Amino acid sequence: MTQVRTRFAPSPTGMMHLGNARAGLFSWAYARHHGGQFILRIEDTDLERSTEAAIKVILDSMAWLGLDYDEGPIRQTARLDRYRAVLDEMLADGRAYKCYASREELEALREEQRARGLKPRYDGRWRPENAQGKAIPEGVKPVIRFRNPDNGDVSWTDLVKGEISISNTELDDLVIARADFVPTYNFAVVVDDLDMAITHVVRGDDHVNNTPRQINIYRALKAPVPQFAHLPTILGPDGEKLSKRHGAVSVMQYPADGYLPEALFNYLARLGWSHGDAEKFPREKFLEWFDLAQVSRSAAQFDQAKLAWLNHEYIKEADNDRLAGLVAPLIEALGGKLEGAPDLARVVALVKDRAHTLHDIANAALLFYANGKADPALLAQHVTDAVKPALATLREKLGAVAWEKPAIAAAVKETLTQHGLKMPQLAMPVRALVAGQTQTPSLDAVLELFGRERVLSALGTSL
RNA sequence: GUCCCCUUCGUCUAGAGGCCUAGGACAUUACCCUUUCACGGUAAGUACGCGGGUUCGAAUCCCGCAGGGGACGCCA
Repeated sequence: MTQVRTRFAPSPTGMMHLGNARAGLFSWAYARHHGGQFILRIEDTDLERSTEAAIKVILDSMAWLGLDYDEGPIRQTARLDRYRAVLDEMLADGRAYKCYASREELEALREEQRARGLKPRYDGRWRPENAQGKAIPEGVKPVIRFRNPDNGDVSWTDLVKGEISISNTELDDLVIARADFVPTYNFAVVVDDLDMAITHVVRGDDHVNNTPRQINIYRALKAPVPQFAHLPTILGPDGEKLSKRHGAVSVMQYPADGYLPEALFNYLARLGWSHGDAEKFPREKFLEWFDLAQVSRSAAQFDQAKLAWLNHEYIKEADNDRLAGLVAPLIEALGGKLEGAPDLARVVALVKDRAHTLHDIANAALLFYANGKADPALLAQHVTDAVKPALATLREKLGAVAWEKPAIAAAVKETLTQHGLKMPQLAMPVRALVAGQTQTPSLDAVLELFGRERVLSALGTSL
């Protein structure tokens, strides 16, 4: 069997959302699983709507998710000469022809067909045999249409959906080049996939209906038809299709929201694909297991909560220095000051188990980097006259003890016994005094990280 | 409207005729742990869209219906 070659071919006309990313991920994974090649192609033939900014977002998103490509990015606009050459060949022998019907004329035709309950289709009025002797209208720049076969069926075995068959009578002569000679999607995609020797076209299932038209073009070009795999749609959290105004979020929003790339990668991989009961798996396992046959055939709804759970799982096992680097700017954005404060990697190690996003880590870590001044009401509530003697005892013990968690814990315990108190009775006021809040990780760990100097001085203010 | 595709717990899914009184995960609820908030642990509830077949036996095969999605552009 020849080398597997797949591609991801987004159009830079909007944002790169999860649906696009998932299509890229599966296409990439299929190539990698088979030791093949993966090509990135930018479908920018829609000159009106394509933007450089959108191309950058595509490249950034792929880099963040770790989807590497062997060739590209190849822009369709760089290949216009090639499309024109193919167009000329097809025009020369009647596989394609010029159509002078105006947009208004076509719109009227569609209206009329719809009114009669028919599927709107071009009626072939400028096919060579129908155009005999017909006057070419003044000032109309023609489009080029593909001469679709009139009879028979087009069928293929979709690697995800199975057998699909459509009658040629359902199809019409589609426009393959606009009046300005720029090819349309259905034509450019065929020429490209052909020239780039794509063996497996893995894409969203909104293209299922385009596939028979494309197969007809492959045949007209006497070219081998690749295998097709149509991935089910990803729906938003509300079950609606992802779209700009309906909850579609750019892939690059996820790093901004504090998600790790391995978490989104894993989530996307598992959405609409499964390998037995496997839920959490590294990319190596995914590449080893991935197969189109396990892709589900129905649309899948995005679930924020499950992504958050995976992110939590990956945060727990992530390297502390790496997390510290990611979280540092977030803490500063919250007004925290990193200089002269406890080492961030150690703080991260203490708080990351409870975090679902990097922002959760930043918020939990902030107490070590804020000014630590407690609300007077909070102090009044916890630092009562009844506990002050105990606080004094604790301060004295902590002044003498080795500054390590076990010794600090022992000092706390002794103080408790000595004053006949329960843990919360002492821990709460200490937290309020030292950290400025009563919700913190375990007391001994917090005190250790704050350092003796800060702890003694904070306890001193209460006496 | 016409054509194409899809349909298992709230969500993602396992399931390819008997292993299914339908399994896992997230979420939910309860309990446990506990030094607050969490984390963690244990447990529970919840699903084969509907109707007909085929078969000794159907979530699994066939037909119909309903619902959902997609396409019908000089967008991709």
